[in-house]
Amino acid sequence: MRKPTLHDVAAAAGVSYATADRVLNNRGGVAKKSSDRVQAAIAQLGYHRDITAANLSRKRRYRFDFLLPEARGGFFAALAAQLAARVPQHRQLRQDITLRLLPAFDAPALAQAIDTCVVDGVDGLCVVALDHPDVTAALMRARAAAVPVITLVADTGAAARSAYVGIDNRTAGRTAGDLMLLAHRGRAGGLILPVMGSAQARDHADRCAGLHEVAGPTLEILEPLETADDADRLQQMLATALQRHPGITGIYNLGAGVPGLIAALDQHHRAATPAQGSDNASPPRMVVISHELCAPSRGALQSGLIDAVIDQNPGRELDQALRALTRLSDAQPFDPASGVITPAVHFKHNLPPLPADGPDGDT
Amino acid sequence: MRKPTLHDVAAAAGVSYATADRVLNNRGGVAKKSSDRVQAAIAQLGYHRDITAANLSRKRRYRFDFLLPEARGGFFAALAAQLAARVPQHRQLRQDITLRLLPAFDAPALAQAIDTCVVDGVDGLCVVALDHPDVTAALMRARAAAVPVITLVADTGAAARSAYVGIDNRTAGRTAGDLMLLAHRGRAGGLILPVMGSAQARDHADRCAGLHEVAGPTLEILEPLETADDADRLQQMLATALQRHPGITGIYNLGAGVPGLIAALDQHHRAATPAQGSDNASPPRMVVISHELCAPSRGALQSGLIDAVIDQNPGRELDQALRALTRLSDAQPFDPASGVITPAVHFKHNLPPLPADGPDGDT
DNA sequence: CGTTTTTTGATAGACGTCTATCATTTTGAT
DNA sequence: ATCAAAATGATAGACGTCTATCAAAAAACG
Repeated sequence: MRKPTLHDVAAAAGVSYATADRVLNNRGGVAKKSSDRVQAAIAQLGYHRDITAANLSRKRRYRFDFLLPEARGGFFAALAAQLAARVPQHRQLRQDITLRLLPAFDAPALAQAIDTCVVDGVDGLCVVALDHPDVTAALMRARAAAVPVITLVADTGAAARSAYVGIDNRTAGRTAGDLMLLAHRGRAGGLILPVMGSAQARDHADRCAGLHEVAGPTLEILEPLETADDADRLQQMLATALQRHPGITGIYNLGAGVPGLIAALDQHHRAATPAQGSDNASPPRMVVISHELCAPSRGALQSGLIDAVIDQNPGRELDQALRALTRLSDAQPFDPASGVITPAVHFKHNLPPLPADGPDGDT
Repeated sequence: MRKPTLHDVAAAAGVSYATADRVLNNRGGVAKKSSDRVQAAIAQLGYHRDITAANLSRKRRYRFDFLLPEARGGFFAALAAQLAARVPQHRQLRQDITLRLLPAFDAPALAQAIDTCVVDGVDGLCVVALDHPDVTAALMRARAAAVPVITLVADTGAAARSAYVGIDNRTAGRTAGDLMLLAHRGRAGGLILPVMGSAQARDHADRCAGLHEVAGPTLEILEPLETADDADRLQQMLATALQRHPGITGIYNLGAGVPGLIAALDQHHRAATPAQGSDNASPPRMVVISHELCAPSRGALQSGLIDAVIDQNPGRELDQALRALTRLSDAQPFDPASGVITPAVHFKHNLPPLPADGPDGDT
C-alpha cells in the first residue's frame, strides 16, 4: 500500500479532512474524543506528513542566519567560505542562509545582532557564542520567541541554546595527549610546551586540561605560553622558550597563530642544523602538534615542521548545524549528542582535499 | 523578487507555459527558435526547477538498492546497520532504500543481483564492487540502462561506475606510515610487521604499499602475514611471528580479524610481564595500528592494546553515496572527487560516540 | 493555393498539504 | 425546550510542477 495521506487518516478516524487537519496542526477547536481518534489513526497507519508538500503549500522558506566573528584569514574565514559554498545548495531546499560577520569578541554587538535577527523573524540562528551575560540574555530572548538557536564552535550554558555543534575541547586536548604519548613511546622522558591564546578562553583552557589529564602523569608539561593568538608574539615567545628549555620534546599549539609557530620552528631548526642541506636527513626531534587545518598548517605538515594537526572539521560542523536547524524548525527531534563532532587528526598523508568552491556545482 | 517559476520563464520568453515545459523536460516538438528563447530566459532569470514540487507531482519516489556482502559481524555488519538507520529518514525524502545482502566475494551472484535490480527499475545502485569481469560487465549494463552506479568501499574501473565512494587505501597505508614514524621518533630503529588478509586483495595491497612508501625508507618492514582475514589464523600467525622476531616494534593490522589480533597481543603481553599487576606501569612497547573501528577495536584502544585505529568512516561513506545517488538520479552534477573519504584516525580519547539506532528519531 | 506537418497555446486534473470560509450539527447551559 | 457556544463537515483555491488532450496557428510542401 502506498504512503498514507492525511485523507487516509481522516477516513480511518471517521472524521473529515478538516478535523484531521485541525488535529495535525493543532489549531484547536477539536473535541478530545475526535482528537484521540485522529491520533490513533495516525499512529496506526504510521502516517508521516509529507513535509515537501506542506512546505510547497505554505510557500515556506526557511531563513537561517549565521552570526560569525569577522575572520582574519584564519579558521573563521575558512568557516565562512565553506558556509558560502553551501548557500546555493540550500537555496534549492527552500533554505535561505544569511551570513553576518561581527567584530570578534564583542558581546554587546553579538547580543544586538541576535535581537535584530529575532525581530526580523528568522527561522533559526547559528551563533559562535561568547560566554557573556549579554549574549546569554539575547539567546534566551531568541528561545523565548521560539527561534531555534545553535551554538557553533563555542558554547554557552545549555539553557540558552537548542543544541551545540562543535568539538569537545577537552576531548581534543586528550587526543593531543594521546599523540604525545605515542610520539614519546621510545623515549625516556619528555617535556611538553603548550602554546595557547589565553588562559581565559574556555576552549583553550579545556584543551590544556585535556592534555594534562592524559599526558600529565607520564610527561612533564611546562607552563603554557599565552600569546593572545597573535602570530608575532607567538613567534617571539616560542623562540625564547626554546632557548630557555633546550630539553623540550614536544609542542602543543592549541590556539591560533600558526604562522608564528611555523616561523619560530623554522628559525629554530635552521639554528640547530646550520649547514645541513637536506631536511630528510635530520628530522626534527620535537613533536609538534597544532590545531586547525588551514593553508599554513597544511604546508607545515607537508614540509614536516608540524607532525599532526587536530582539526574540528568545519565542514562537518556546518552540515550538522544546518541539519539541526532544519529539524528543529520543523519541530522534529534533534539529538543534541549528534552535534558533538569528533576531532579529526591529520598527518602528512591524510590531508583532505582542499574544499572546492562548492561541494558541487549548481544547475 | 521571489524565486522565478516556470510560468515566469514562459512569460519572459514570450511563449506559453506548455512550450516552456516542453523545453525544460525536453519532450521534443519545439522549434529551435522557441527553445533558444526559453533557454535564454532560464539563464537570465536564474530559474531552478523546484524539485520537491516536481517530485510531488510525479509521485516520484527514488528507489536505491544497496548490494553489500553478507556481514560476519565485522565492518560490513556495521555498514549495514548504519544504512538501516538511515532508511526512515530517506523514506521521508521519497527515497526507498533497499539493502540486499549477498555472499561475499561471489562475483557471479553479484553480477546477477545487479542485473536483477536494473530490470526491476531501480533509480540508483550502490555496490561493494569486486574486480571481476562478470561484475564489470553487469555494471556496464546498468550504466547502459542509465542507472547511476556508485561503488562503495571497493572500486572497479572508472568506466563501470558513476562514482566511487570510499577511502583511498594507499592514503590509508601512508597514514599508517606517518603514525609509525611518529611513534618511532625517539627510537634508533624499528621493525614493523604488517598483517593483512590477502596480498591478492587490492585494498590490502594498496595499504601495504602506502606503508612502505612512507615508513619504508626509515623503518624496517617485515614480510606481511597473510591471514585470510581469519581471526584464529591471525592469532596463531602473529604469536609465531612475535616469537621469531623479538625485535618487532610495530604492528600494522590492515585487514580484518581484530579479535585475533587482540587475543595474540593479550597473550604476548601476559607472557612478557608475567607477574605485573598494573597495566599502566608498563605500557606495551610495541606500536599497534589497526583498521576499522568496531566494538573489539574500540575496546582494545581503551585498554591500550591498540594505539591507533584508521577508520574509513562508514557513516560518512553512506551519506556521500546517498548524496551521489540523489544528485545523479536527478541529473544534477556530482563531483566524483567528493566521494573520496579521508581516513579518520582514532586514539583512545577521540572515539566517536557509538552510533545510536538512528541519527535521530522519527516523527 | 490547398493540404499536410509541425509547432504552439490553452487548459484541466493531479500530487499532498495548507488556509480560509460557511454551513451544519452537536453539545452544554439555562 | 431554547439558545448560544463549540465542534464538525464540505469545499475551494493555492503552492509549483507534471501529464495529457485538443484546438488553433504557423510552417513546409507539392
